[in-house]
Amino acid sequence: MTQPGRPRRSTIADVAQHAGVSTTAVSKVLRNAYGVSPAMREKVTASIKELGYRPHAAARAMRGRTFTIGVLFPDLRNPFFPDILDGIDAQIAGTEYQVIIVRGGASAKTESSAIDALVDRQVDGLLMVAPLNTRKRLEEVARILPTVVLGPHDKSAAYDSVADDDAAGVELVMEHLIGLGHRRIAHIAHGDIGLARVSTSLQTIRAETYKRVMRDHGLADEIAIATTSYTETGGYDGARELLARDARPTAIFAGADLAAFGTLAAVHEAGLSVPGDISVAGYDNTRMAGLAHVSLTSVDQDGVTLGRTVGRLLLERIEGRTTPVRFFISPSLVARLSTGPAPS
Amino acid sequence: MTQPGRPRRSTIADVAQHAGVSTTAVSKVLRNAYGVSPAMREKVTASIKELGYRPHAAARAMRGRTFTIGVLFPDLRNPFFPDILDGIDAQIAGTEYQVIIVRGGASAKTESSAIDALVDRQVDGLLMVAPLNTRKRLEEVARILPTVVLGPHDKSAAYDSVADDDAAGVELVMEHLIGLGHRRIAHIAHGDIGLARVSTSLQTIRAETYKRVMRDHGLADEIAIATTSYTETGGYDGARELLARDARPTAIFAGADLAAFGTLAAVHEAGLSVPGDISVAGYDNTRMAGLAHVSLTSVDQDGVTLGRTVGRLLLERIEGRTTPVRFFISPSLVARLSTGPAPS
DNA sequence: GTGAAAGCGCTAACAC
DNA sequence: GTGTTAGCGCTTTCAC
Repeated sequence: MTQPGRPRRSTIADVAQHAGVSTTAVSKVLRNAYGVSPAMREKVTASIKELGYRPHAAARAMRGRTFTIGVLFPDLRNPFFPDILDGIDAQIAGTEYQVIIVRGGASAKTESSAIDALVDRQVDGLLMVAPLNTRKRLEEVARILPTVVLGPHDKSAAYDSVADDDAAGVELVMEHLIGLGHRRIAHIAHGDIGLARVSTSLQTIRAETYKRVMRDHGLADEIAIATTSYTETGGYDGARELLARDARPTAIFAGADLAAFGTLAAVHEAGLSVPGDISVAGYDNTRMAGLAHVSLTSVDQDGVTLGRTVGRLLLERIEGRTTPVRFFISPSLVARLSTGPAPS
Repeated sequence: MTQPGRPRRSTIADVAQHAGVSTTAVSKVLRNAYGVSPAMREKVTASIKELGYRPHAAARAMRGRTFTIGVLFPDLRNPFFPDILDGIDAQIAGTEYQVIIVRGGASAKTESSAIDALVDRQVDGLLMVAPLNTRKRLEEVARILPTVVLGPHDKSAAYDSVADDDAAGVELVMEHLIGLGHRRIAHIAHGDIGLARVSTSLQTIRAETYKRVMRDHGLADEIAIATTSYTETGGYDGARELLARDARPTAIFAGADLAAFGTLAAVHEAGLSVPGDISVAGYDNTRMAGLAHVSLTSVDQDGVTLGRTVGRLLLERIEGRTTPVRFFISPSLVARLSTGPAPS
C-alpha cells in the first residue's frame, strides 16, 4: 500500500524538535489552548510553516476531535442538495472543520451502514438529510455524537431538527392550482422504501397535506396519487400512470422538481400541452426550474439558508450544547408558466 | 463534545476478553490474516457479533489502513457525477471499503485544501475527478497515496488515468452538425479558473477539438467561443453572448449538458426555435437530456463504466500495483430533436 | 508557562 | 497457532 519513495510526513515531534520546545507546547499552539507565551507561539508557528506540518487527523481522533463533519445524503442527484452544502460551507468557513459526504442509498439498511461508516471515522458532528432510518436509530447515533437532522418533521430530545414547512409549501401549490380552477389535481409521491419513518418524512407530509387540502376543498373524490420516487424516472412513470386513468387530471403536482421534469416529459410525449391541457408544479425550485424553456412553477425552500442553519446548530452542539433545537423555515411559491387556468 | 450518557464503544480488548483470547488473535481475525485456527476464528466472530464490535477507523489508521476511498469532485451539481459513484460502488461492493466524497470547489486553491483534507484523513486511495490542480501537485499527492485521476488526458508515472476520449466525442457532435449543413457553429467552453492544467483538462480538449474540426472543414472564420462555465448559468450567459453577435450561429455546441440547458433557455428567451433556428447539442448525456420535452442531442460517455474502471484501478493500486495504467473510453453520439438541418 | 509521560485502539514484530 | 509487547501521532493530566 505504501508508495515507494513515500516521503515521511512530519509530526508534532518534528515540529517540537525544530522549534526547540516540547510536543506539549506544539499541541497547545495547534489547539489555541491556554498557557503559551507569545514568544513560544511564534516560534512554533514558524516551525510549523517551515516544515509544512499538518496534523494527522487519525492521531487526533484517538484523543480529541477530528475536525470533520459528516453529511449524509440519500443520493446526489437532487440538485437541491448542493445548495445545502453551500450553506454549510458558508457557515463553517474560517473554522478548521472539513465536510465529508456519504451517500445513504435507497434503503434504510444501506443508509444505516453509511451512518456507521461516519461514526467509525469519528466525525465530530453528523448531519443527516432526509434520512430513511427510524427515529430510534437516529437517536442511537445522536447519543454517540452531535447530530442534526434535516428534512423529517421530527422532534427528538437527542438531536436538532431543521425542516422546511412542507405542509405550508404544499398548501401554497394547492391553493395556487385550485385558484386557477383545477379540481382534478393529481400528486406524484415518493415511496418510503425502508418504510421506517412513514409519518414524519417530508415525502409523507407532502402527500398527506395534498390529500388534506383536497378534502378541505371538497375534492376528496378527485384525489389521485402515483407513488414512485422523487426522480426523473419516477416522475415520468408516475405521470404516465396518472394520464392513463379514466378521469385525466388537469394538474399534476410532483413532490419534487426532479419528478416534475419527468412529468413534463410524459405529458409532452402524450401530445398534451403545458399548461393548456395540464398544469405541472414541482417542489425545491431548482435552477433548472427557473430556466425559460422549462419555467416550472415550484416551491422555494432556500437550501442555502437551511444549510447555514444546520451548520450553525452542528457547531453549537460540537461546542457542547445538549438542549435540542428545532427550526422550521417557511417556503414560498414561485409561479411560472407551467401552471395556468384549468381547461374549461 | 462528548454527549452525556455516551455509551463506551467496545474495543478489540473487550472482544479479546469476552472470547478469552489475545487482542492479536482478534486483530488477525478482523484482517483475515494468516495463522488463526477455525475454532479461534469462530469464537472471536461470535464475540464480535455479541458485543456489536466495529473497528475504530482512527486507531486502524495509525498502523494500517482506514478502508476508506476518498473521491474529489469539483462540485456536485453535474448530474453526471452520481453515475461515476454508482460505478465505483458497484466495483467495491463486497469489500470493506467505504467511499467518502469532498467538493473541490471552483478554484485550484480550494481544491488543493480539499485534497489535503483527504490526505490528512488517511484515505487508502484517492480519486480525483476533473481536478484543477497542476500535474505536479497531483503527482505530489500520488506519491503519498494510491491515486487515480479521472478526466484530464494526463499521462503520469505516479497515478492512473481514466478519461473519456473527449476529442472523439467532440468530433462526433461536430460531424453531426456539419453533416446537417451547419457552418456557423459556436461553442460554449468552461474557463479554467485555476489556469493550472490548461492543456490537458477535458474542457480544454473539448474546446481545442472544436476549433480543430472547424478549421479542418474550412470553417476557421466561423469559430466562435463563449468561455463561461459548465453550468446552467454559464450556458445561459454564453448563449446570450453568442446570440448577440453579428453573425448569429445556427448551432451551439455546449461542452456539457448543464450548459446546454442554459443555452436552450437563452435561445427560447430570444424567441428562436430549436432546432428550426438554432440547433443545440451538449455533452454527458444526462438523464435530463433524454426527457421528451428536452430531447437534447448529447455525447454519452457511460459514467458507470468510467466509475467501475476507476474503482478497479484504485483497488489494484491499494493492493500494491505501482505501474501506471491509462484508460480511454469511447463516447457515442445520441442524436435527438434539439439538432436539425441548418436553416437555409 | 513549560515539559515529561501516560494512553487512546489498533497492528505487526517477535517470542513462545 | 497463539500471546506479549512496542509503538503509530496526538492530547492531556500533572509535576515543576
